[in-house]
Amino acid sequence: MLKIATYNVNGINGRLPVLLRWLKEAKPDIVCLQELKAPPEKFPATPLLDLGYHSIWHGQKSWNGVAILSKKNDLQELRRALPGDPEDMHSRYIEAITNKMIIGCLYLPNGNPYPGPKFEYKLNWFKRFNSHARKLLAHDVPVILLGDYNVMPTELDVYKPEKYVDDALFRKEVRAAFQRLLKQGWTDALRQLYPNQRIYTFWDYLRNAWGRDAGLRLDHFLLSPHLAGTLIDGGVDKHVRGWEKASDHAPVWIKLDK
DNA sequence: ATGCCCGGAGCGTCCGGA
Repeated sequence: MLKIATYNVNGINGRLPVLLRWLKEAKPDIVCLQELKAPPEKFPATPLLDLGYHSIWHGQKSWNGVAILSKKNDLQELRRALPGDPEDMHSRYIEAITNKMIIGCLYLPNGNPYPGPKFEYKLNWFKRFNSHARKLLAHDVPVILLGDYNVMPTELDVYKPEKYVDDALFRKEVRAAFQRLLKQGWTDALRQLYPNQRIYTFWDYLRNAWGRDAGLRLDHFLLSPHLAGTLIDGGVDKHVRGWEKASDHAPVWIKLDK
């Protein structure tokens, strides 16, 4: 059994006590982190290694930043940027092999405000991501693309959909891009396990969103066809959002029969 | 329509986030 998780930490150094507490409790085998908000030299590799996690990371000062952690000391980095735009300096993607699977860890752009250049950047990034995903499927190996997609795929994934129709996380162009991705042959793991449930992975710091359970489902696991049949469990560690000094996202996990 | 809360940078008060 392999337990794989994704967690947008919103600042890895400010969040380190919470991250370590959750890792000790949840004991995932593989973890993808987003929004490190730290330059490469400030990534806390040592305390993570003390807990038994090897890591690779793609950091950047102040913003973005992604990392892959694995209990197994076999991380083989494949890339640390999405192909298709050499001008794109954001640290939003890192990809590696561990446990004989390709793990793609992503932090898709937020895209607000809509309309505007940030929204166009998001659509463009999504397009590049989808063509990379298609190439990964063609390799015919087990792949998981997981992380913060900054998309609520359907109305079930939003506490109040009508408020979000012109939001960059829910605009029809963005939902359409996510649907095109799924149509390549990927399985949305949490939705596969719970077809009709409201599932949230993010609660804004503003307006007492957590207290009102005004959540969004933004963090997703996309499984290649090889892995879809091995999915045995999954969930959101919602209680972590209620801890002191919590991120605005909660950790999400799946278990594979491997 | 706006502010509400956060982390980071850096030391006053922005910006970006979703």
